[in-house]
Amino acid sequence: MDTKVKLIHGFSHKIRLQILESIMNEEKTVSQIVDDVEGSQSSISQHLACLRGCGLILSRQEGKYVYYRIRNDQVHNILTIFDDLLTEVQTEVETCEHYIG
Amino acid sequence: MDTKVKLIHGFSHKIRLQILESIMNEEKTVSQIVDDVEGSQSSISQHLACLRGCGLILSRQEGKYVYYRIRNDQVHNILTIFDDLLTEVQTEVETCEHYIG
DNA sequence: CACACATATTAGAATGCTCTAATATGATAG
DNA sequence: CTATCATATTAGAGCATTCTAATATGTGTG
Repeated sequence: MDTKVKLIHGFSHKIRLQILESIMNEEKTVSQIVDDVEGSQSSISQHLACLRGCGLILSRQEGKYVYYRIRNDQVHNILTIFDDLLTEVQTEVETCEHYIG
Repeated sequence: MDTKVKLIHGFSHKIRLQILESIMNEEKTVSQIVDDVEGSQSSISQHLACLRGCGLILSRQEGKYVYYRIRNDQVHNILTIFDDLLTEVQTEVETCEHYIG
């Protein structure tokens, strides 16, 4: 259960979701990702570390560049399923206060 | 994109995940959920409000009881898919620092 | 070697989330 | 209509996450 929460935590931030979408169809270097995604180099690097630590993405070094890619088809699928689900519950979600305290 | 983050936020807390699992196969009253899930009545009530606001669950009142249930099959499916994904990336996720700052 | 570029790391400030404790609301039974 | 049970709401303290700014590490090039 704790592990499951951690896994989902990987998806639950705007920048991390943007990173995942950015590399959904092709691996990219950090610089390319920084161009695609809002946020500073430092912040994005930290989010990449989180995603890698959570097992959602993989990296490989090639010269001075580091390439990141989606780990596998299941991660890819779940991103697609989020989109499907979103279509269905969009209205409800938009009115969510999102703050529960 | 903001809506998508909100949606996923609904899944990204231990108590909320426990609530979803608790009502995965049958609707339950708040009291039943409070028995199933760790946390105080107040806290669980707040998380139920979050899940409802995010469109993941639905409620209906019957007398002095309020019954909660999973919204639809897609929400049900995504919970199943999290389990599948978890099986595949368990080791990686367990070593995740989960704190990126 | 020294420099430039790509990426990662760190500390701590800023922000956001979740809990507790107390109270409120709404429903039914007596 | 009063008491009781079920659930919801609120404020604010406590805690966790994320950002910024600065610096470090590693790699290739002249």
